[in-house]
Amino acid sequence: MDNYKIDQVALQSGLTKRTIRYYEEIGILPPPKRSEGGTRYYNEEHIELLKRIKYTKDALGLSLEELQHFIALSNLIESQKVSFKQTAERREQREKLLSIIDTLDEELILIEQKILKIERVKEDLTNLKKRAQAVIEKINLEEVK
Amino acid sequence: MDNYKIDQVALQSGLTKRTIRYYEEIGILPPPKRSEGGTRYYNEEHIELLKRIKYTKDALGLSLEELQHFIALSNLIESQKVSFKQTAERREQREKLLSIIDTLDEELILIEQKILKIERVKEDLTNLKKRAQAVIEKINLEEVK
DNA sequence: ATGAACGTTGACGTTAATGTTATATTAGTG
DNA sequence: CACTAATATAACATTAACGTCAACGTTCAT
Repeated sequence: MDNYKIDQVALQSGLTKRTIRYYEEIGILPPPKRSEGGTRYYNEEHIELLKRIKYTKDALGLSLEELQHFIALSNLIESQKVSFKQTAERREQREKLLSIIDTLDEELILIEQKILKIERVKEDLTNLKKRAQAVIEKINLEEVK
Repeated sequence: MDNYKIDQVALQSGLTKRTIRYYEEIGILPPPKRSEGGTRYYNEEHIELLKRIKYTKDALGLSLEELQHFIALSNLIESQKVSFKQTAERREQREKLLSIIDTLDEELILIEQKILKIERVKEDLTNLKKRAQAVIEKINLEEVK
């Protein structure tokens, strides 16, 4: 029936209950339905979103505030999926989508840059390794003498 | 003469004076020489290290504590560069270097994983973009009708 | 030798992102 | 229905990584 209580959600998303409520509080997780008594009931989408939040945050090292932007985009697109009949609305909708794409492009660029940075760090470490190996070589040569 | 005061170092490294002292305090920046009166005098290496710290931290999104490991390695290697004459010491040194290389390998693996994660996020965004474009297509088709 | 500019320590402040604890309700089971 | 386990809210605590400010000492160019 797609009704998960917070403990289940915590288990499946890998976040703590505190964190899940906090994410709702700061507005990055949409408030789930509540029972009569106030117990939160989540659905699959909540869980998926939480996983994505965690994953993206971890991968990019973003603050939750920065994450908002990332997360908001997919919702925006979903909300634009409904089709309208009137020409004016179609224009407006297309404009909106184009600006979403612009934003996406900017974020893709940011990600590219991040990858480049990481690869540079990787190179640094690789060089360190080479240096260490060189020193070992030197030691081995001395050994033979 | 290679003697930089903290203001210079801040300028060149892009960190604040507070941050530089803080890094010394928590042990990720080696204490520089001091003047009679207590003023810190840094050298090129300090500056290079600070730049690396900043860069690596930014690229990998590590906490300063996690960074310690990363940063410590290059110093370790430098300190092993001196060559010793005695066989026993050579063995010991080689062991140390080999273990350093092991650590480096582990960190390289971590970096690889990080890159993979980021690429997955990138894919997600790319898919979002495709979806947005698909919606636009649909709108355009309706237009023609 | 002096004053402006810079440096030092120390302490308290701040912000994000939770952890923890207490107290009160609620949900589900025998 | 009674009980136990889970949930809710609220409030205070914590940690990292600095920022800021005060009070005081140091440098150095004039």
